[in-house]
Amino acid sequence: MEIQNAAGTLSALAHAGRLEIFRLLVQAGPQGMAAGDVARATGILANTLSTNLNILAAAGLVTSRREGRSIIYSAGYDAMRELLTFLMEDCCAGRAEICPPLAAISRDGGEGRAC
Amino acid sequence: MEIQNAAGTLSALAHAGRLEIFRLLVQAGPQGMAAGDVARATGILANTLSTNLNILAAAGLVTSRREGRSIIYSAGYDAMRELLTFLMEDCCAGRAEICPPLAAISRDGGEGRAC
DNA sequence: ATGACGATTCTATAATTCGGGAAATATAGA
DNA sequence: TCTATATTTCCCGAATTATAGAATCGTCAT
Repeated sequence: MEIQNAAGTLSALAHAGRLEIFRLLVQAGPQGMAAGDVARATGILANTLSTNLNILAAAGLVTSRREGRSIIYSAGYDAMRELLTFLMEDCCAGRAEICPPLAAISRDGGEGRAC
Repeated sequence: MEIQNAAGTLSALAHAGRLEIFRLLVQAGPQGMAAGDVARATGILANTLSTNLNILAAAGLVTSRREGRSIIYSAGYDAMRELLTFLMEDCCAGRAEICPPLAAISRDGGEGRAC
């Protein structure tokens, strides 16, 4: 992954509204959620939501499919995995044993029970 | 971690220059690097670098200590771990078997078990 | 004390991003 | 077709962020 690409992906997530949307979709899982449901769940205005969903989609962080009148959005796990990998690449000069982030995540999944 | 906090941390990383700086420090490991060495390694202007190091420091992504005339910066692994944990919280609706992001990270991290 | 060096802060300008009103587009049902 | 619903696109003022020149601060050596 290129650094510009990674910065763009991070930029897409670096916004409280978009981060809320993204996490909602991550939690919704692969089946996704209709844009309108996201709007209702978050209280975000329809046009603002649409703009932000597009920004997330451009970064590959969400994907969409139409279902009747609704457009269903779901989290783009591949882009997420690439981003996390990029951030931790060559971490701690390749010595994983001194790498607190990876150790903590691997050990207990974090305080929120990530998995 | 609060969502505003996480968005702020992501925002600090969502900039090609700062991301380059951060990764350089991640790779340098806990011993860190002097600001001047970072400037030389990246070609970033001293004042711009200083501003961006301050932004990263405000997010907890780097820490600093003075050593003679130099100021040594190192990656803030705790903030990084918290951010990664937050991003993956409740990932994939609790179904680890469909959680590529964490599996990939755990694999690269060596002995950590997948999810 | 003076000069050199490493780094930061101040300041101004340029560029980007945000939010939401209004209008447009797409689909489904009557 | 007409109408209602779902979503997107266009636009623009306001707010934020980025960059770099100049000045300043802190430390070390002479």
